Amino acid sequence: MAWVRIGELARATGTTARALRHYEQAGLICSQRAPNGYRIYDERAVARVRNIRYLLAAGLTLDDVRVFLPCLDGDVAAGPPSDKGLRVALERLAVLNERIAYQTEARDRLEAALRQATGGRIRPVA
Amino acid sequence: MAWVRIGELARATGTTARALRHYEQAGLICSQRAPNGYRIYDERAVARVRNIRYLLAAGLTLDDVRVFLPCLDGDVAAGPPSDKGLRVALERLAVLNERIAYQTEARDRLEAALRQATGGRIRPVA
DNA sequence: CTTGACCTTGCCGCTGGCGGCAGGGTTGCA
DNA sequence: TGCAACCCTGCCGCCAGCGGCAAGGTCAAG
Repeated sequence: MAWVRIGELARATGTTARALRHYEQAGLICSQRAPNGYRIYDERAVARVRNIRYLLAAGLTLDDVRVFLPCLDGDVAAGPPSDKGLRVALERLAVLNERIAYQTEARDRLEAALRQATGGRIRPVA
Repeated sequence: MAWVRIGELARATGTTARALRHYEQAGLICSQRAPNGYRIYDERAVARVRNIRYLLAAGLTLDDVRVFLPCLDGDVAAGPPSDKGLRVALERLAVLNERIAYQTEARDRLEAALRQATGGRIRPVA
């Protein structure tokens, strides 16, 4: 079993030691400790952290990701996506859609205001 | 000239006294003071605050809005949308578009992951 | 022995737009 | 007279995901 320390894990996953400690504090990853107190990780941690980052990049929050913990190691038992995970993902998908819709609306308003502005002065409201 | 106090202005614009003080501190609105120290506003403030809220709702920041100050009262001199205002608005529009694109991408990823998940276990990264 | 790279915990800062509270003063009205 | 509604300033909190720093411990190379 090859163990890596936090810096190496950070480099391997394209993140920072600070972020990894943050994930640990959030309960997303766990670490063994070397006799000197250093955090050490086995190589499955790499995939795990990549999965976490993937989910974060997909718009989930750390809180959301927590629900996916059982599947985060991806290849072992894990079982099907855990139902609860699916539900959370769907909810989050809805939130994302809502947020996108809202911002798109806002963008359209700004665009409209700009269009008006090119033919007079800005009249957002009146 | 009818003067209103902050509470009334808040009600008239659908916001809060706290927010109005915040706008003032950000340099977006200004107020006269009554002899007792209370803020008082003339009725143009209503349109001004509505304009501010409109721009905020359109995705601008308080900082952005500051550039539009000369046009915020909308009917007097003001002149054309001030070039600088246009540029800022365009930049902000770009930022909004970028943000929307990013989130849409994220949403699509999440959707894709979910689709995969329904036919196996979640394999975000591998 | 010393340097320097790495690690530890812990805490504050940041962005944005306020909310909320403390601890006061000022009105209007019964 | 007293209350309730309004106003003031000033400061901390919040959300999220860390960044950055302080103040220290550890270890290998030179």
